[in-house]
Amino acid sequence: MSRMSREDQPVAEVVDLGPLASSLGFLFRMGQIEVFDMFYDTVGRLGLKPGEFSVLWAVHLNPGVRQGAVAETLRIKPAHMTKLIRSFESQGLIARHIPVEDRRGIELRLTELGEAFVNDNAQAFFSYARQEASRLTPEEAAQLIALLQKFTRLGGTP
Amino acid sequence: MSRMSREDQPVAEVVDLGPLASSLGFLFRMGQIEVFDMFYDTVGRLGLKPGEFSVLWAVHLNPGVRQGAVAETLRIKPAHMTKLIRSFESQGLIARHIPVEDRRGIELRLTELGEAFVNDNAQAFFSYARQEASRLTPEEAAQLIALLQKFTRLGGTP
DNA sequence: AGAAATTAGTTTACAAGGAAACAGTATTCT
DNA sequence: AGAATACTGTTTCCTTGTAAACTAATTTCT
Repeated sequence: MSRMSREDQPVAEVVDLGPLASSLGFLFRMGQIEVFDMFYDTVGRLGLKPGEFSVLWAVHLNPGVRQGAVAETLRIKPAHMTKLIRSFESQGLIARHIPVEDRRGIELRLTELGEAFVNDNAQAFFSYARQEASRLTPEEAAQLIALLQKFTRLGGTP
Repeated sequence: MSRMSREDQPVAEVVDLGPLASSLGFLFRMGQIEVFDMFYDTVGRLGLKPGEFSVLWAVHLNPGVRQGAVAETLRIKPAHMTKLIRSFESQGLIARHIPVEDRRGIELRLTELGEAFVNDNAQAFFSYARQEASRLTPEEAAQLIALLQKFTRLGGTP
């Protein structure tokens, strides 16, 4: 006797989670994993990683932005940001420029190659983003996004 | 001239994110970071980590559950689960038992110490979970949780 | 019964991300 | 001007989590 039939999904032994299944932190984690999986099933094949693309995208929209500002907005830790930017620089996607007025900061902009990369991939990246919500009705998806924006203080209520 | 006044928050250079700020994946990430920060500001001081506590909690609610089932439910990868369980075992919180009927699986249950730990900390863990949503009205929080449950296929629509 | 396939967990080897201490630059305050 | 303070990014070390190959136990198929 087996717990699954041949062509069904494994009838995973149900694990009761109690109130954990209503905890925001837990649900965020689950949601993120879910979206991540969907991302890799569709777009992620060719070296397009969500976090990395976000950085390129932010620099694309805000040429000359300082790297700390991007880090703060995307909530990437400075130590990690350094690695990301250095990597983009060595791939020729981002150019760093130290302004003379204040040589502490570093201004970022995309190289031509970087712009080309973003232009080539933005469509795919954001179309995946639109399909993310396919399990919800469009109204529900819009509502979810609005609530998340309010919770994270992004976009909705500036 | 400076971008901030002495006692204000840094008036962070605004970074435009365009449609990224409406992307579910991005918002999940932001939400999770946000909740994480709140967690550490309140509960997390004394060795209580969300992921680890979730595992103990799941075993608490489902004594004798197999470790793979917990991993699947909490979406923890098997390799990582092994480390977590071994660590709990060496801390005396979890006991592993190999049943004679099928010696591949491993049944988990909390030790007395483990039960005590969960009982001592569940209150704090879940009270933080309730406060997580303080930026939203109670109705909004309930709605957000319901939408997340639907999206992640947890709890709401079995 | 015995070979082939499946399931469960483990090991190893590595990538992603973070905390803390550090170095260089700029500002403030005598 | 010179000392103290603050800002920006970097380096080093560590934790968390993953992928892929592996071992052991069980089931299936002939």
